[in-house]
This record gives sequence, structure tokens and C-alpha cells, in this order.
Amino acid sequence: MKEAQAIEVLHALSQETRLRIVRYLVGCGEEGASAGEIGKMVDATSSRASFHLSALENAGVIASSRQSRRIIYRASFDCLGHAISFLLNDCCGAHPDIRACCLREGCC
Amino acid sequence: MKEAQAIEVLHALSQETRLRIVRYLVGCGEEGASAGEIGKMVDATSSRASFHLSALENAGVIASSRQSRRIIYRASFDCLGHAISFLLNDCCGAHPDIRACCLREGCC
DNA sequence: TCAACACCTCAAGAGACATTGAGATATTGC
DNA sequence: GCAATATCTCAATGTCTCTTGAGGTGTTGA
Repeated sequence: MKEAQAIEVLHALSQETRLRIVRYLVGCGEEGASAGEIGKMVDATSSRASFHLSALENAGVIASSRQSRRIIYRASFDCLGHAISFLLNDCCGAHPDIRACCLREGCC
Repeated sequence: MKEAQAIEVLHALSQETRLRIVRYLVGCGEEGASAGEIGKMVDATSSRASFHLSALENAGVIASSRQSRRIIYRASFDCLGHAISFLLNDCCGAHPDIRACCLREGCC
């Protein structure tokens, strides 16, 4: 993952509503969730949810697919993995202290 | 690390100049670097560098200490580790695909 | 075809952010 | 003390971002 892409993903995740959407979608797994369901879960109006879902989709953090009248969103585990890997390996040079902190269960 | 704190760190890192500062400081290790040196490395004027260094320090990503007339900044490996750990373990529930991607050397 | 539903798009307003340049503060060596 | 150096602070500017509400598009079932 390149710096510019990573910045886009980090920026997408650095907003309360959007981070909550991603956390919820990660929890939903491959099944995903519809825009309406997501909006209710994060307590956002339809247009606000749509705005943030678009931002996340543009950054590649989530992906969508239409299922009859609903649009189903899923977390992109690939993109999230690459972004975290960028921070850990590329940006932080896999610094031993940082790596150790991340791999220890319940370190935080 | 709490959600609000993590968002602050992610937001601090999601800006080109600031991400470059952090990457440079991680490379400098415990030795750190002065504000002037950092400004030159990331091609920023003195006031612009100062502005972004303050933002990073407020987020806890870097720490400063005065050394005679210079102010030396160092990356906070602890904070970075906790932020990455938050993304990996807390936010992404240590999803196997994401974890695997991060731990593989040179996956990206 | 029509109403209901699920979702998106658009424009407007408030607020936050990045950049710049001028000037202030603190430290050092003469 | 004074000039030079290193850095910070402040106000002004333009640009982005978030939120809201109104209205549009596409899908379904009667």
C-alpha cells in the first residue's frame, strides 16, 4: 500500500461515525449489513449514513453490492489489513516495541 | 486505548506532512531530531513544521524535550503501538485475515 | 400504474483545518 | 548587553469537512 492510499484510509477511519460503521461491519463479517441497518446502529440519518458510507467506499475500506432494494456493505478485510500493515511495517519499520505491543493479547 | 484517543491519533497521522514527520522520527529512534531538522526533511517552513509538531504532540504521537536552544522531538513508540493495536485487536477484532496480512513480512 | 420503501445526491451553512508571514520568546556566544 | 539562532504564537486567508433537509432514483408488491 502506498502512502497516499494509506493516508486516505487513515483519514476515513479518523471520524467517529465512520470508525463505528467499520467496527460494526467488521463484526458483521462476510454477511455485511444494509445501509439502513448501519444508519440505525450508528444513530445517523439516512443522508448522513450515506455520506459516510460513500467516503468509506471511496477509500476502499468497505465494499457494496445491491441486493434487491437494499444495498449491502461489507468491510474490506484486505484493505484494513494492508492499512494496518502499512502503519506497522512500512511506517514504523516494524519497530520491536510497537510490534510487541500489537501482538500481545489484551495489551491495551 | 479508548476510541476517542485512537481517533485523535489516526487523525494526526492522516495528513501528509504529519505522517512524514512521524516516519522520519521513527527512523531517528530514541535519538530524535530537532524541529529545524524535521522541517527541512519534510520541506516545511518553520511555522508550518511547528504547527504540525504541536498537533502530533497533542495527540501523543511524539514527545519533545529542550536541549539547549533546540527542541528535540521523538516518536512515542508506546502511543503508536497502542494505536495500531487498537485498530488490529479492538477495532478489527483481531480478524484472522487482517492479522495474517500484518504479520507476514513484506505483504504489501 | 401507483404507492411504499431503501437509498442516494445536491446545495447551504457552520465549523474545523492547513498555510502563510509577521512578530514574540528563549538560548547562546561575543 | 547585543546580535544571531532556534523555535513558537498569532491572526488572516482559503479550503475542506460534517451535518441537515429537500428532493431524486431505482425496486418491489398490490
